[in-house]
Amino acid sequence: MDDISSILKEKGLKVTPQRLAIINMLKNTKEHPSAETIYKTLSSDFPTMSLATVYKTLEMLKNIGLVQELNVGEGSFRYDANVNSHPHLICYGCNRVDDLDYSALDNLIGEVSKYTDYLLKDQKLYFYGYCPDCKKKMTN
Amino acid sequence: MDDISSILKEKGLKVTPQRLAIINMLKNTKEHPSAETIYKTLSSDFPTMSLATVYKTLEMLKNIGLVQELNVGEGSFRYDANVNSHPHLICYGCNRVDDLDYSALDNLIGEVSKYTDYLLKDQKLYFYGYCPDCKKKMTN
DNA sequence: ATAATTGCAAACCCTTTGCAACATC
DNA sequence: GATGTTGCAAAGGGTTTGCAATTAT
Repeated sequence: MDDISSILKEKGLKVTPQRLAIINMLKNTKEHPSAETIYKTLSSDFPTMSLATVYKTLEMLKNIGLVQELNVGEGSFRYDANVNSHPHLICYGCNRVDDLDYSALDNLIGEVSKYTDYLLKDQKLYFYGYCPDCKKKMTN
Repeated sequence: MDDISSILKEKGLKVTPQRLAIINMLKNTKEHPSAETIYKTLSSDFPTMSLATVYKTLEMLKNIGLVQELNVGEGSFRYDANVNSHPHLICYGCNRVDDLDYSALDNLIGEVSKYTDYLLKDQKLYFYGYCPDCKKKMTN
């Protein structure tokens, strides 16, 4: 029994093939997929799975802290199995979303707390521009 | 003729009472209202104005750079007449959105660019937690 | 056997669009 | 008078919900 199965069982949640597939897909990608993308990607293995199941599963994964939701400014959310606070890069050209490896920004809350009376709990940092591929295309 | 009227005319856009009301409301609030909130607030002065007009006006204001759109993770967007990149504080308790005055974060792009091959153009920084009011309520 | 989950369809909410009437220039 | 804008209603897109059938425990 792997990690995920035990976590689900501990919480009294059932371990279904659909759930495992969704979690595993998120753990094995760096693409920060939307619900739609997850749905389409898994359709070949789970032809009868519905989008509603994807949404319900993502909601559950959020609630138990296994997934975080990103609002990059599109119409839809994106999902990340890396639940640590880490900054994201978003490409205006192709809508790609990448992680930014720059740990100095991973925990600004302490610093920012000096400048506000809010009790801070979380942060989301988004940097927008053009990814290396789209940058190249622009100079052509 | 004030600033806004001249800007609109320069761009070949018509100056209507609805547009002026929306822009002025945004300029005179720190509340980062949603389209719905703008619509409801202005309903007393413009009883026949439709939500569609609010959305069309906000779209136009975005396009000419007079307003920025915030995606704080709710179902709807919020709007800010301060178009400078500045960090925002969002309250989990009451969904309030405040500006964070901490100019050290206003321009992280230069620093962040050292750690990525993206050509960066913009940033959006969101800090989540509990506002002073909601903080008080929690300790009761 | 019990209780949770799936999958379908319908509902929901926010936002956008088409178009005739209207206001601005 | 020409053109852009408004306001209405309908459509659109993403997400959520209700519920009977199914599956995990």
